[in-house]
Amino acid sequence: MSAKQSSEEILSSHKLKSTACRKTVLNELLESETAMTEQEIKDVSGNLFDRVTFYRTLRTLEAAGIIHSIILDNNQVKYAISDMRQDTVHSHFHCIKCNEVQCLNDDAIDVKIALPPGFKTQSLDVMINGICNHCN
Amino acid sequence: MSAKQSSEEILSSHKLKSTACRKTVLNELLESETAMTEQEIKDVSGNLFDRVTFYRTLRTLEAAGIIHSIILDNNQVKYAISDMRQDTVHSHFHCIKCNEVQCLNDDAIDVKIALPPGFKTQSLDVMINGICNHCN
DNA sequence: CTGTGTGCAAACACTTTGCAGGTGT
DNA sequence: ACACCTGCAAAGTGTTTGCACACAG
Repeated sequence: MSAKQSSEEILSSHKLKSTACRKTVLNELLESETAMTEQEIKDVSGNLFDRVTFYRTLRTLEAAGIIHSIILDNNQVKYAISDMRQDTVHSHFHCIKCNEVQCLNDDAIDVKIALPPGFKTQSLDVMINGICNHCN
Repeated sequence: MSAKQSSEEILSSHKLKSTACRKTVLNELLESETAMTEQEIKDVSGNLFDRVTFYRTLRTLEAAGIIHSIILDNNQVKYAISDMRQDTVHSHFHCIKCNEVQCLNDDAIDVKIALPPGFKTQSLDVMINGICNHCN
């Protein structure tokens, strides 16, 4: 796994065509430290594409496992690059002040579950709400 | 805390009027073992009320802290009675087979977080996806 | 009686679908 | 050249708002 893959490399490795919209979305998400809403992606990239194209692009990238969506309490949907070493634990930090969302390293989270008998865990999503380092 | 509060008691204790719709929604959620969608509540209660009334009722009950909403991956929204001893950890089990959601006792979950410096945790949501005891 | 809840209609926001034309490989 | 991506229009779905009437306290 290279230090930083370009959007073209990522797309071709998933057998997806390198189109303007896909490259734009991917580049913005690759550069961003935090998860972004559709609007945020549009804002920084200049509103070049149709809303429908955005939806289709996001769905395509998500279906390919390149990005993943994060749904917040306020029903906002944010997108972030998926970590290649997909673990069964997905954890995100949501700052209730600036509303930014960051993907957390799974090493930082240690969850012990004592489920009643008969229950089987397959995956785990953890959302931590609080104040981030910038807002603190 | 009594063993089982009636919907009327709950409503009056929150200074809310006891109306047919509110009582119906509350009763269904009180009786249910699992979280319910708007449709599920309607199905068992006979579709007596307008959709708008449902939305307003659910918002009112949620604002009062009597119920809480749970958003699933598939964007479905489910509602469940809020536990009175509100902890900072909310954990739910989502069965990917039957799609039912159950609120978990916080004692069952033990989360240790090692956040980077500057981050402050306020609340924690844990969603466990897997197979429930009925589907196993 | 008074304030608030309800039902209906309509507006609004988000997402998906169909189709004609353009683009990447 | 061909498949598939894109843009536009329109439909579908979920949620909110405005207003007149009904109901709980």
